[in-house]
Amino acid sequence: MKPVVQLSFTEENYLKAIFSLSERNESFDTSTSEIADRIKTKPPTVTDMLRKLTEKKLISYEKYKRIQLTKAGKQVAILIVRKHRLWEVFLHDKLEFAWDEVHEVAEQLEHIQSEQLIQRLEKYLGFPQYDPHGDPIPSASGELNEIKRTILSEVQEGKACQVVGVKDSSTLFLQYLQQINVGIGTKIKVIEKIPFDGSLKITLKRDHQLSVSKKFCDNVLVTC
Amino acid sequence: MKPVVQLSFTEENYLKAIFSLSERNESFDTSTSEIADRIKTKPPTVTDMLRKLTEKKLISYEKYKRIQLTKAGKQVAILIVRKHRLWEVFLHDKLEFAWDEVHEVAEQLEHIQSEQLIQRLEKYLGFPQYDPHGDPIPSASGELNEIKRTILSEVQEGKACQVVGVKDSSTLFLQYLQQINVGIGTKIKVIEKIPFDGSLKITLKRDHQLSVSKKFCDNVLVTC
DNA sequence: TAATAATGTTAGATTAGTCTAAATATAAAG
DNA sequence: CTTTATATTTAGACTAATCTAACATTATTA
Repeated sequence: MKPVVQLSFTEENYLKAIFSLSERNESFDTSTSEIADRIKTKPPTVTDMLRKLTEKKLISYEKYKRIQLTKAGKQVAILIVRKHRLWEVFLHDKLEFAWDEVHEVAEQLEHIQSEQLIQRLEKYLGFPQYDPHGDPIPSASGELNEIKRTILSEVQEGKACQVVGVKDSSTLFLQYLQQINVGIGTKIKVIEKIPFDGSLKITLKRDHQLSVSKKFCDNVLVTC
Repeated sequence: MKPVVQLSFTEENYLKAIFSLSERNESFDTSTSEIADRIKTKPPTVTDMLRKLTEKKLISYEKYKRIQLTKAGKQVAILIVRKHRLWEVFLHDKLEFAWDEVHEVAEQLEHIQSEQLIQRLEKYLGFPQYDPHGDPIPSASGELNEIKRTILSEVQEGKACQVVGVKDSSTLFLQYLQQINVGIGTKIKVIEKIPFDGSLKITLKRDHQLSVSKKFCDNVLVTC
């Protein structure tokens, strides 16, 4: 199950980039320049690395063609995502970092090599299913337990849902959420949709009713 | 207060090695081959790095002479030690790693760059003064709060002391400690010293009396 | 104190990751 | 279906960290 070879930080970062870029389209592939943009490097550097990753059978790639992860490569990438998200939960829940402060540090922590560390961390955190942005945390075996998430704006009138994350993680937005007492796990029922401006009347915790803007609803991720 | 330049993992490791090696003698210096041994690298590699660290004014060094940290270099080294030991406390106290399992992972974690992370971690851990091996944790400003530690064998008859660490951190020894209920913070009173074999009669928690070997007493660090 | 041993440095090579400039292949547009 | 634009790769160079083999200096000891 564990990756056969020890990968460098750099290689891990490429795999993670390729993973998240390929998730964005139907064919699950990406290109040299997209990767270069993401990693903040130049295309020739990427080409070199692509050759190396092909050698290691972590991607499938032929020159001038688009790039896909192999099964092994995807496995590695998902495990990095797992580590990243678990660390984000730690930083947020335990060290009280704000939602928008966790990413940068998790970016470093995700490369720490120790099976045991991650297993124990996960246990310590109480086997969380989602990171502070509401993104799902893959299992130790690399399964990504994707759930169908939508934005609050798309929930039908009369339906109830539960907050699983946010799209915008600016301080302003997060502060507003805190103020109206909305966080991960909050149950929301959509009472009425106002077609004029797309705003919603919602209730929290069955009694408390309030009105929120379209912009708000576009940035709250929920599951029904 | 914070180091002006960003150092690589490798540079940090050299500074840490030079620090701990120079602490071992009166003149606070060390040599090329001692460093090579410690870092598990070859002397020529060390020579190159020494030149680089001299350039950056982190060590004072002339060729063929012995090596000392500058004030700046010592500051950096101590901050790495601080991070290392705080992480050790985290791994031991929170993630329930055994005393002898924490080192390797802390070795990686110590290089994570984030002032904030360390400050918050320290707070979260309750501002610990010592790591799981009883070594003192330097303050954020880099002060190493050294206390006078001795081995249990050197405590006088009739005197009481407190366990602050161990010299031997083998699993066998740690298991034995656990079995007789001795850990960091345990108060021990020396009742009698047997000159014949150097063994001690001691009491734990005033009532419970027991006898321990010289080997045991040589490996328990205490403060009086 | 001169010979020998131990320690340290130079020289030159290697690998990983990066770059710029030039060449080549694919895609887009007329 | 050519031409032009865009994307990608090759070539060649650079830095950091490492190595081995050869050379130089310092320390030891006979």
